[in-house]
Amino acid sequence: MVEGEHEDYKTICDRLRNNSYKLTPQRQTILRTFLENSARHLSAEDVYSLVKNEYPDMGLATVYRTLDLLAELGILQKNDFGDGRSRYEFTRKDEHHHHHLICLNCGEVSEFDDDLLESLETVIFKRNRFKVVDHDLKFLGYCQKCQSTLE
Amino acid sequence: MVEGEHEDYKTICDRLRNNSYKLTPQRQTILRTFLENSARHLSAEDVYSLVKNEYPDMGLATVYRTLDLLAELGILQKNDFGDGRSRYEFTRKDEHHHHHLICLNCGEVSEFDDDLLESLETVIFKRNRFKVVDHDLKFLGYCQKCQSTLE
DNA sequence: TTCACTGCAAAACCTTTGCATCCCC
DNA sequence: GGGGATGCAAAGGTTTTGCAGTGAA
Repeated sequence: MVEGEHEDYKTICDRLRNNSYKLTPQRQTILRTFLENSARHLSAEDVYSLVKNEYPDMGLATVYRTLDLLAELGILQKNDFGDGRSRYEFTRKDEHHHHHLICLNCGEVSEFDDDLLESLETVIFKRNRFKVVDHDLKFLGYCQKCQSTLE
Repeated sequence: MVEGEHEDYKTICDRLRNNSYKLTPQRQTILRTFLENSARHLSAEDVYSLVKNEYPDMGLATVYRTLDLLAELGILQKNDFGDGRSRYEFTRKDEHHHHHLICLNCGEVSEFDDDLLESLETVIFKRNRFKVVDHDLKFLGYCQKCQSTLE
């Protein structure tokens, strides 16, 4: 399981202020919600539901705009797991690529570390003259729990 | 570049009939359009536009339903390149996995062969107890043409 | 005070669905 | 003729946008 660290609350708040973004209570709440759920891959709607308790007046559009902003700043990473909505997670400080194991039965997303692909990118440039700047690897299958459920 | 063969028009038509699906002129037109554009990764809207010339009364819903059907039969493969719409291509007869090189500038999708990942799936099962049944690998970067445009 | 940010509602997109009609087999 | 397939329009789900009002700096 990946254990890379991400920026902490204070650092992120400073970064917002230093870029002349306002540190509104909505943004603070969303950020804290992410910190409290850093193990999960939350969708905008997930964040919205979680945040509603603490901040009932939060608008869904604000959640979308905040997630966009944090992704643009590189604080969050936007993922597409093929379930028709974007899911976000903290960007890790270390540069290790990690990939996603998506359970076809329950949809659970776990993670997997890998550096194997770095060498592949060199091969691709030689073979296809395609300059790789990022890759996106998903493994689809069945998590341990669902394997026993299904058989 | 991948050069795997796919089923031909006649074989596909037979397959439809044998599964008690009707070979309507709409389905024939869509199929032929795909054959004439087999190098490209077409979206439903792409197909709809292409088909409109030959069959002006075609409905967009029919395109979606036909693409769904062909994907269910394994004739087409549904891809998600992260541009907010599904894109389809013929399923290759050979079992070689091929992956997609997506240009961040012009959106062009080219292909890349690889068998390296098969061994990775074994590692994943040992490490994560996650039973991989499929994987999805995308490389993002700049195609040869755009590399010269950008610099 | 100012101007970025917010909430709300409406719109934008892609895709699916309901239904009356059509037409392949 | 029957039942799957079609076209149309409406609805669905996620995300974006317009706008008037709000509030952080």
